[in-house]
Amino acid sequence: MYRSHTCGELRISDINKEVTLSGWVQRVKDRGVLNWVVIRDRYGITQLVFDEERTPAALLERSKKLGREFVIQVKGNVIERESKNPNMPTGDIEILVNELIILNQAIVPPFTIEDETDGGEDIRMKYRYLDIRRNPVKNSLLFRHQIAMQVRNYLSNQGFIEVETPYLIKSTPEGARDFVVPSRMNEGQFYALPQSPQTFKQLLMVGGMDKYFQIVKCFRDEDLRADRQPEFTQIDCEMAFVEQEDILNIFEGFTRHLLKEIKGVEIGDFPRMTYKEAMKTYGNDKPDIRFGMKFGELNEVTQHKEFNVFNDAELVVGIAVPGGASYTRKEIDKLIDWIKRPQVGALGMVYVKCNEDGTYKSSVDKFYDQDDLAKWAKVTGAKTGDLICVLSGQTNKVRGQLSALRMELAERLGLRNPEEFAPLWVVDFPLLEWDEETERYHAMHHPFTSPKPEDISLLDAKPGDVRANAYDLVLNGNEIGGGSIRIHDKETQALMFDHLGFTPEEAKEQFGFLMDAFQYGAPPHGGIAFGFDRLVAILGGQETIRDFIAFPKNNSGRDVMIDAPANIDKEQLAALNIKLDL
RNA sequence: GGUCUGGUAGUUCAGUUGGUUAGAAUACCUGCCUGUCACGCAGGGGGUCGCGGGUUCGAGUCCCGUCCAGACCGCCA
Repeated sequence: MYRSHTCGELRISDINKEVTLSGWVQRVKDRGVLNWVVIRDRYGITQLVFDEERTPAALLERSKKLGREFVIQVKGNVIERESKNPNMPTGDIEILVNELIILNQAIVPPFTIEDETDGGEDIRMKYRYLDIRRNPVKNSLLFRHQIAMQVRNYLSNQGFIEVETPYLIKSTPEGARDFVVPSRMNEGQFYALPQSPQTFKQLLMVGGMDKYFQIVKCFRDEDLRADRQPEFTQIDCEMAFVEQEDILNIFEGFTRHLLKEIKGVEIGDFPRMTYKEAMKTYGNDKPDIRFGMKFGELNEVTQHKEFNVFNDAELVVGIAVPGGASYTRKEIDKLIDWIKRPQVGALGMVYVKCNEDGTYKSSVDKFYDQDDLAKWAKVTGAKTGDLICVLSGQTNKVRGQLSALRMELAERLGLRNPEEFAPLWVVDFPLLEWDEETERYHAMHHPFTSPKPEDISLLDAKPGDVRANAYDLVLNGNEIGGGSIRIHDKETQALMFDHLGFTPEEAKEQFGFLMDAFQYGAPPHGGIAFGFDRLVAILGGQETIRDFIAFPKNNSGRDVMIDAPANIDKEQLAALNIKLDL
């Protein structure tokens, strides 16, 4: 028997018990005539004691030779400490050891296995198995597990069943780039890893599995971010015989349940906002509504003066920064530099200080008088002491730039409280989106999303104005879920493919299986998918998802621990009949 | 594909205008210490300054290239 107890459970009430513990050496505190060794496992730490009076000399000497991260097993008696440590759960007791077995030695780890480690991101990823021994990472994985259990329990209780769908599927040109897998048995042909189980869950609906979910890996071969991995996990859900309203209600309940069970916060009805409104008010389709700084469009109140920058602009829009009037000229200049960086790309910024004495001081006083600036303040909701920041230019660009500024300022002002949760449904997304590069329309969500019936007539004349039965769930400025009511008849699906530039032959070749299925009695259906990693990170109050993933990839999509991806040998390539052209 | 930041001891970092033998903390090793728990004290070892080239009497420091890491833009239906 390796252990009778864990390293986290012994208390004062266990005194005099003979116990066996196994774990890793956290620390050796050699004091000469006595030696303390702290032993750690997943459940906590316990102090072992060896001393000259009570421990055989040979055992004491052996205990001093232990090194960090040795795996040991000890047998001994639980005794009350002479000096207790109130900061640790097992701090009242220690183990007077009478038997010590070294199960495995360890070389000195490259960083300290402590909550506040001395190791940087790079080295921790290379030795992730050591990193996982640290409380912050370990606790993040436990947290993820708890949420996964809540998800499964809740959905199962609601009548959903988890069905696995294949990972080796077919590549399609729509959407993200696919990871592809060569098939040895089918020479020259490739599988693709799924970007999502989308078509399979729709086929499950045709199969009558009217409430499906799956916690499932998805794969996208695109560049990464702090909150984006090439393989990531979705909570994928689909239901038959539902309308958009049903989905929103059910998954609002689901999200509310998670917030209550995991974070202990109770949230009422989630607000809803149309895509159009979100873009107009926040410049963004995933607005963080924990704070204000709403956009005020200033075209009307800035026209007909001599300031041509504004006169010629498609959009003039501003936000009121709380307390910003106290910014110095230097601070404002730095802010202007910030928005002029290529990542944001604004050409400049006009600002108005709303002074405490009720006057306004702006960077365009030459063109606008106090009455004009008072109107700006009214439109942007600026109060005395605020700073109005105004950008102008082409509508889509300016909205993006001001949105970036809004988020940056909120971050600096500490308005993005990770313990506050503000969910929001964004609805009525456009069905199609113009792509400059390929000069055609793309499905904004995916090609199986149904258009709003009342907008179908616009498909030919104004395709960009057609709204979809599509919705996103936004939490604190992050898209945590998105879905739609799907197309469930062959004709509409064919119409959609046609507008996406597919010939009937291409549509048949790539998605014929789905259109065939629709002919055999497909029920109306729809669903939603949540980004599980991101959801866990946000509930955990973190920006980066990596610490909630046991073995994440780095910025370049590499696993630095196993050093993947890697070359494969000639024999493997030959078996696949693949020649590299490098 | 692009922008920015970084790469110096096992690790995290400092290193001034280009100038003597490249430092600190921590980790590691040795010794001392009877109540430590971030123990303490004394001592010790440890460096291809990412790599390649250039400028210079002289480069960790300046220039060019390159590799690696991170954040962001494009991209991510």
